[in-house]
Amino acid sequence: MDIIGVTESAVRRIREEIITGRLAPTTRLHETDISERFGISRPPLREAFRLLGNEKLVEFVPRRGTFVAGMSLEDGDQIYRVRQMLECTAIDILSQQDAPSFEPLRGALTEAQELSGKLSVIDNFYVMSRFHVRLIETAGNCWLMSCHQNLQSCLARYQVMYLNMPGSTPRSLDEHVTILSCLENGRHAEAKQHLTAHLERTRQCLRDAMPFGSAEAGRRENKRREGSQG
Amino acid sequence: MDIIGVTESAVRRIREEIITGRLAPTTRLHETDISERFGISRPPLREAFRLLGNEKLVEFVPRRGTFVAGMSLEDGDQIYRVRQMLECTAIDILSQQDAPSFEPLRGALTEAQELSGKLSVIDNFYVMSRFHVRLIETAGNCWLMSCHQNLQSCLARYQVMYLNMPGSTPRSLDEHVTILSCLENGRHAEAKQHLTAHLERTRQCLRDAMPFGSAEAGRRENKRREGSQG
DNA sequence: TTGCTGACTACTGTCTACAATCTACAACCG
DNA sequence: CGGTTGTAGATTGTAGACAGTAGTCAGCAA
Repeated sequence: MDIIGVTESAVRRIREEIITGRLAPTTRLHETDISERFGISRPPLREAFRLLGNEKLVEFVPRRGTFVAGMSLEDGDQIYRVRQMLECTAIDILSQQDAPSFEPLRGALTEAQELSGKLSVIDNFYVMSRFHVRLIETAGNCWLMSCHQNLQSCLARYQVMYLNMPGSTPRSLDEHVTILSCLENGRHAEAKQHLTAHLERTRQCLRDAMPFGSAEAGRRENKRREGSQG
Repeated sequence: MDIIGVTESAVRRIREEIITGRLAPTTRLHETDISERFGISRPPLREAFRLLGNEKLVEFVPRRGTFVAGMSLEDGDQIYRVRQMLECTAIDILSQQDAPSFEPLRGALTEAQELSGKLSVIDNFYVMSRFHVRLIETAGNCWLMSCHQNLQSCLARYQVMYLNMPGSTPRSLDEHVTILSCLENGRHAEAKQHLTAHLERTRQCLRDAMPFGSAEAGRRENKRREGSQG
């Protein structure tokens, strides 16, 4: 069981607030305000900011403050591009293994099926993305996992935004089933094709659904950042 | 110019000591000791540990302490595997762009040629790896950059270890030239082949040269970690 | 009216001190 | 003689306070 300190719970809390959108992009995170709101002191909060900075959920600007990272269409596209590459690499690695166990993958799908719609939006995202996470884990490369994990939090922001919109259709379970059966039968190239197509579809849904305001926010964010460099 | 605070300089200093091997794998980093040695207080040092934890140079274990991350043959292999995938993806992205500028890549090669052997081992590594870094940068995907950057510090440890050995031959410049000319002529598939071969050769050199002791250290590290979880 | 300069405010950066917890060693009991 | 438990030392976790800097607003001059 992980030891949960003040820093770690602050990380979780802020992460959740950013992913759910309660803390809007480019919002400034005042150390004093938040430490008071959370009832903690500033040093552990600063450690939390450093950790969240690694997840690219916030941007830590020395002597200026910490800001919620911006969002943009382009950013979302880039995440999906890298994600697709990471997961395809996982399949490549799997294809070279003797007899990888696909039990965790199958388990992820049944869990997703059972819990679908019964959880909060954010937990729903985590359950739904578990298939992809376990795919990476099965490859057994800790650096691949690290890269994938770094994407997860920011990906969650976009995904949760999509899931919050009316009429969003998260019925991609059968696509996952197809990918899994390809893997189990050793049809790795086909699995990669299905995976790529699945991610591309998801990305397109997300792109169509995304409000313009977020792209605008991202652009403002960039402007501010440029100003701080000069 | 970046503002350099106490935390940032602590990060640089510790990072350099780990990469050069002055701080051996699995060494425990006592907060009090190091803060006294550096003449700083513990809170910024803890922030530095969190940042170094993101780079996987140290392992921050709550209530136990911070340890220099272990090294192993397997770990080195995994880094190279992911690195190869990231850089090949960069080439894929480049191949879809209209007219990418290869000037930064060419510049990296001339710099490497000029400065080769005139720098410290660690700076030598950074100059030599600049070609690869700029390849990623040219693709223009900030998440790809982020993944690559996370690998860099740990890669540096292995690479510096290799460069420190007698008889190491860092004469891979011509291989880079070949890759670059393939890229400039639009022969992307060929560029990826050369890149993969180049990385594979480098990995093999490193693997042959690596002392057993480091793998052993990595194993001890894992044992300790398992013990702490139970 | 606009631009510049000064001071003030508020925030971040850092430090010192205290509390909580872990580890190691020793003593005691089986 | 070995194992277990308790205590002491050390080390990490957190809080609160102070110093330095950046941003802002107001006043004055052009």
